[in-house]
Amino acid sequence: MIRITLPDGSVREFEQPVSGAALAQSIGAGLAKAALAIRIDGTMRDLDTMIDRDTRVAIVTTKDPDALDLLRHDAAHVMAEAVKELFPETQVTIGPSIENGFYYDFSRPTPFTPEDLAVIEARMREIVARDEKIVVETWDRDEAVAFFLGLGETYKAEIIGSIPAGQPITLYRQGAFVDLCRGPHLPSTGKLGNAFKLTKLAGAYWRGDSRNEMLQRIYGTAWGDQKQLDAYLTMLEEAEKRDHRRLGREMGLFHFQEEAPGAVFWHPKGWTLFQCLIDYMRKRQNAADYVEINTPEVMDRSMWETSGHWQTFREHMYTTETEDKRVFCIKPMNCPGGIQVFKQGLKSYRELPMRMAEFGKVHRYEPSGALHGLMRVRAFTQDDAHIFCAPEQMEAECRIVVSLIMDIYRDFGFENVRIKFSDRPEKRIGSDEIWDTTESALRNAVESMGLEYGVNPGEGAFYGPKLEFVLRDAIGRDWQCGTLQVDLNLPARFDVAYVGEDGQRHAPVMLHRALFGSLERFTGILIEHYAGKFPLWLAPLQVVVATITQDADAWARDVAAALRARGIRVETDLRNEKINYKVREHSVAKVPIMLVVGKREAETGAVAMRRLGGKDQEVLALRDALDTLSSEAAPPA
RNA sequence: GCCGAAGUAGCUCAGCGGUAGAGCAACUGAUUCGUAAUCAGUAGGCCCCCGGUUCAAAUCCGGGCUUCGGCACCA
Repeated sequence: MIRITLPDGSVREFEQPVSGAALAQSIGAGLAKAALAIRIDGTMRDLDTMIDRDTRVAIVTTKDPDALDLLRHDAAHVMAEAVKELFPETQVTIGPSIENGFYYDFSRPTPFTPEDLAVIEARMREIVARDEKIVVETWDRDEAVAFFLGLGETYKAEIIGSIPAGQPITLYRQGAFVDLCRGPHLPSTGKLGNAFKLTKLAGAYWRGDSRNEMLQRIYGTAWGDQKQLDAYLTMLEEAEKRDHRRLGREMGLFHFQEEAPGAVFWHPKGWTLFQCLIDYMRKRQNAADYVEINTPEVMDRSMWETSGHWQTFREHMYTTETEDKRVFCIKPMNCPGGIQVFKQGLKSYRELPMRMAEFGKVHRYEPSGALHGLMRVRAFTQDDAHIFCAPEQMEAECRIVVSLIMDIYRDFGFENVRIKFSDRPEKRIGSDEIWDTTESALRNAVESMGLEYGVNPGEGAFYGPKLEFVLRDAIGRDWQCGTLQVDLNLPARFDVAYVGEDGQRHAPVMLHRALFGSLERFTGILIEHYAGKFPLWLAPLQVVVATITQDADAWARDVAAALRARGIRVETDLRNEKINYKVREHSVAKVPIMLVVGKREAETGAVAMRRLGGKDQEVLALRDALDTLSSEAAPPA
């Protein structure tokens, strides 16, 4: 007797082992038709999996949140089948489901062309129409290797070799196509439906290693129905309109040009925004008991040899040789400079923790393919700081930094910041004991605050473990913004010390932290986050005073002057244009506040205030408008 | 850096061997108007750069630069 507990708590009993499909059938014909897979004790399995013990089982249908994952994984297989039919010389490698879609990596002598995509997609729809049964088979390891080698599928054979011993080797067969896969899969290709689309071609290294062959990757998106697919595609189009590169141009914030790849030309409006962020951060840091310093942009190569940057990042550093043959480096990091300031004069434990901030502009020769608008540039400004503290202070200091970051992000409306913890990388400096200490301090800090975090093994900085605070751009790409690193290595290499209570010299712990991270990147994130419609305190141009007729020109100038005296960024629009035209133009330019003045306002000392996106306006006395606007335009405290 | 694609007016794009085009923006003139596009006119181009093929190249070929989509990288 097998007792199967369903999600609603009801129990079904069977005399013999029963397949998921039969279980669904026993519950109802409609459910059997909608069934895609089953979940046994929380794990997704094929629908025809035999259930041979007492357990809890859920039938997975298209309504299930995991159904899309299943669907997308199948879409990858159907795509691989289509490719093998059309281009038999192609080898298949791996093809997982991913967020919003799927991809499959293929190995072939010549790349796919954009035209191939349409052909492959058409063949995929044929395969869906064929409704091929998808059947799982468990194979002997050696036979499976021989089978794939026989097909010329060397990558598949290699993958089998890397599957841990003891794990079953499962092959999924659909029509004439057989793929090595751990599953689970839909019962047949017809269940995939037609709500999918191939989206882009790309190169991708085998096993993600740039020393390996470059494979041809095809990306696609797949959904439960056409409506979802359309909604997704529309969402992508909308997201494109928020792209900071596009808005940066349209709003006249900044530009790039060929002579300075990866370096920003900030225009007046963009620079205003940039400076607003620095002003805000400076205020927050001062309140958090930081001091601010500034250190040289160019320092002798020896400085970077001591820090270890030269050995690790030499090819990504800008260098310059002077007439006397000295090699200087344009700083890629601020830390060595900060350390020199700390080292001036003997420090006492009483002065710790010492929090030294620096808005430092750094240059890094990033790989050309990495450049991406403001998000990844070769010259950028960090809101950097180095906190020198005693070992017993480091955990508490970490917590203070983390809570400052989260608090500051909240001011910009980022509530769900993803945190990643990265531990020791292969290429690193310092002893394992030091890494043990710094890793556990950082980890304890974030855990004791009850924050969720993910782990990136081996992704730490070469001198210490780090926390990354990740924000997402308009089209779903993740960018590291804030970071906190714990470092016992650089203080040792630079021979940094303070005098402890015991009168002896001790090495301080150094925390490297940046909250925005790169001001350039954070600005890019904000442009996309707000879709260019900045809150009043950040808007480069806060108010436009627009006239209806020339009779109001003098009053408009007075209004603008009064606003300017209150520190509001204001312009007048006295052009001989209809008010409709002006309203539209400044709305498109995303100016948050428009003060419209005509004869009536001029005579009564009033303004008609119109907010961006608003339908109506509010007529109020100038002094009331001044009070309202200056309080609204104040940065968050 | 690697794979693929693209660079034509300020922007979006058409033209793909034979005198460089459109829409929007800009500029000029008229209109003085009450909350998202007034009308008319004018001007605007090393067709990314360097070579080659050709009677003739924006167009074909080669090299380079930059950008875009991924991969790799990200102190």
